[in-house]
Amino acid sequence: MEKFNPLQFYKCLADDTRLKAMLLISHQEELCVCELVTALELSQPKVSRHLAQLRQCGLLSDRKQNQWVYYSINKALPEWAKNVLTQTLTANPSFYENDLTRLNVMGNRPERITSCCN
Amino acid sequence: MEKFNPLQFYKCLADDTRLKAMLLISHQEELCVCELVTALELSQPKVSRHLAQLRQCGLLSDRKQNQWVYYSINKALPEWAKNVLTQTLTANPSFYENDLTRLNVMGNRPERITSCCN
DNA sequence: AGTGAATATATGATTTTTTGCATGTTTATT
DNA sequence: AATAAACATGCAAAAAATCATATATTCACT
Repeated sequence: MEKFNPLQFYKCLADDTRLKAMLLISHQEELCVCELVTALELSQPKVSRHLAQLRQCGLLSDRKQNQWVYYSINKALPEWAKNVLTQTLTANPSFYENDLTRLNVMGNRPERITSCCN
Repeated sequence: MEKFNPLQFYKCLADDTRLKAMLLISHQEELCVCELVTALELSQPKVSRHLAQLRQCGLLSDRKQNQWVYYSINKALPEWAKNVLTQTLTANPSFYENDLTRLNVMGNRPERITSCCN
């Protein structure tokens, strides 16, 4: 990841899909694309594209397991940026509560098989 | 100010002019338009326009004194948003240092005549 | 090998945002 | 009352971001 710059960071958060995805992933540790598609009620290509952007900008990491790709907050994110996300998450539950509900109601969620040494 | 929503907040911060203006104003307590024009090296209409947007969205307040209009961080801003700004300000000094230098070097800055009961 | 699910990407169209320029308003100064 | 400085705004052009749709890739399973 090149130099992390605050403007790029905020541009990433300045879109409904991306902001909600970031908050949901923060809340849930990690989520795969199909879970986000369900939670956000959006098309798969749309979600995938925004996630790719968040990864390219260094906000998210991804890991592949079987047929799923799981996205999580990039651990290398600067502390200040992590704090910004945490503040936003805890102060605005109503912003993403509906998405969270759909996620919790979702059937057939892929099982995480976190190996001992992932 | 209607309901303050995080998406709108981040959209406001997702522009170079607006983000720098917010950080400079945070740093300096308050600044007038002509000071920001000098610091940012941008046209007056452009700066004025972005400041108006930040005020309309509830991020800034303005007060008029003589011929100058001073902008400052809106005191009614939610705590989490104030924290976001503070974190960004202290963690990214290099993002706005050049602008700050131009401001400090600027001659003929309007004098604040803060009355006892402003 | 063939099928289907999960994900990614390319492309062209559309929408949103930003900008430049001109002009208007207000206030101070001469 | 004329001029100048500081600021705001209307409008059209330009630039940027987003979107829907179609297609490609990868993996699991039969």
